[in-house]
Amino acid sequence: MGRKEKNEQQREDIRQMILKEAKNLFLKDGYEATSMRKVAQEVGISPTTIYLYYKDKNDMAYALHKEGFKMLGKQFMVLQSVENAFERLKAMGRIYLQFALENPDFYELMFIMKEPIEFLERQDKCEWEEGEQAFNSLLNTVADCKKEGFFKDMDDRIVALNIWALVHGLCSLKLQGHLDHVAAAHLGEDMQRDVLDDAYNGLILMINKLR
Amino acid sequence: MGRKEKNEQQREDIRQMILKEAKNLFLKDGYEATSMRKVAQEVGISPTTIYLYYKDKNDMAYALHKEGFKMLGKQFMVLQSVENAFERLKAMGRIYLQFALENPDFYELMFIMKEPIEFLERQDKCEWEEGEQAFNSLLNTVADCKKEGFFKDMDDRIVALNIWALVHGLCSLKLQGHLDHVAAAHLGEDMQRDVLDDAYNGLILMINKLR
DNA sequence: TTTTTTTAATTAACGGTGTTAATTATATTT
DNA sequence: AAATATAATTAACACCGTTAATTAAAAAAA
Repeated sequence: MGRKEKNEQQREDIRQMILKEAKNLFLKDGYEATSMRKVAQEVGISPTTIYLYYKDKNDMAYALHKEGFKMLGKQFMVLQSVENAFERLKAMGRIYLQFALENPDFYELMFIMKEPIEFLERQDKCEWEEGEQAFNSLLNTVADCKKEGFFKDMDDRIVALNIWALVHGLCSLKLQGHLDHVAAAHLGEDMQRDVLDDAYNGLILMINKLR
Repeated sequence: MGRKEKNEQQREDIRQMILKEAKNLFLKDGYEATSMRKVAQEVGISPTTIYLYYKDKNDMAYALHKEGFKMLGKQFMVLQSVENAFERLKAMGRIYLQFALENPDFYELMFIMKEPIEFLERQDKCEWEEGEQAFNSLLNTVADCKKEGFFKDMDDRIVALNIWALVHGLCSLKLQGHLDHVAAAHLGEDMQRDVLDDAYNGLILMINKLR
């Protein structure tokens, strides 16, 4: 009985070793440049051996995607100590933005690229645990804000969705380079130093008016 | 003198022919599956001949990207007949959303993928004409809305940026599949039929409260 | 302990990809 | 008609993800 479990553990260890090297390469060169062959070489195994532990590259992409959510979750931990709901909401957005800027490759894998979700759906797993959990945190915070007088007569879920979409939209446009191009054309020299921050502050201002 | 121009014209014709077949394949199979070799075969030329007319695949991606903006621009034409500024803003968002849903591959090339912008920047062209022009339309409409009492005490550019980010965020999350996953988990059966529409209507409602 | 069986890992190979260098065919100019 | 410039092609490089066939290692049975 202990035999089988030991084997399972060993198998999981190798899976983890592969993931570790994949993560290193991913952080250094990005997703596209992280090939199965390179990961294998880094681990010190044959390229095809990876396929004994990960179904395909999308499987690995999903593993990294989960890794990213672990990292973001850690950053979100500090929110537990923020009593005031609106302050918590604001901090949440700031942390999200900061995470995207500091870990652009992870952010892409978590919220932009199709590969990880494609893998999920090929496994017939409708649930997307990581995302649903994160959205739930936002949803709860929005609900708490409502008790403080914000978002009157509005559906929590719709509000949460729109806030997520807005902040994600800013991240997406920023990482893609669009934000900077438009800023260079339409905003003064003084502003484009940090359009993202200015935009987010504008959002906070707008929400404040929504009381 | 006319010789040179005739040659230029002929060259442009071939460029266009290549683009046409690339567009067909792109619409059918998406960007990744549209290889230089396949495009060449469709045109009836050698794969390497394409490189005499397009610097690389990113160059072709940018050409398709521009094609997409032409299409979106056509859709935006009807906005000229909308007198009321806020109605125009609302319609603009609806058209944008609809375009993204009906032309997901083009939308990705225009607003999500890095390749076209990477090409732009490699050519040392800071300006991103297509996007800047579209953003300008939005900016003007926001300014007009201001005259009608919306967005008081707010920077037009920041408001426009946030609106773009929100609508783009919705499109991005939808096309990536995230929206549906979260909707399935958090929204009732009745709602997920069209989360996108519900979210957009929510946005309009919010803006209405911002007067 | 030796043989058989199962499992793990490897090598070889397929069918692709974007792209560059060297070569041939086609116009253009002298 | 010969020399030159331009256009297009073939050959080749260095990769990629992935599958099938083969070998090495470990576990179970004799």
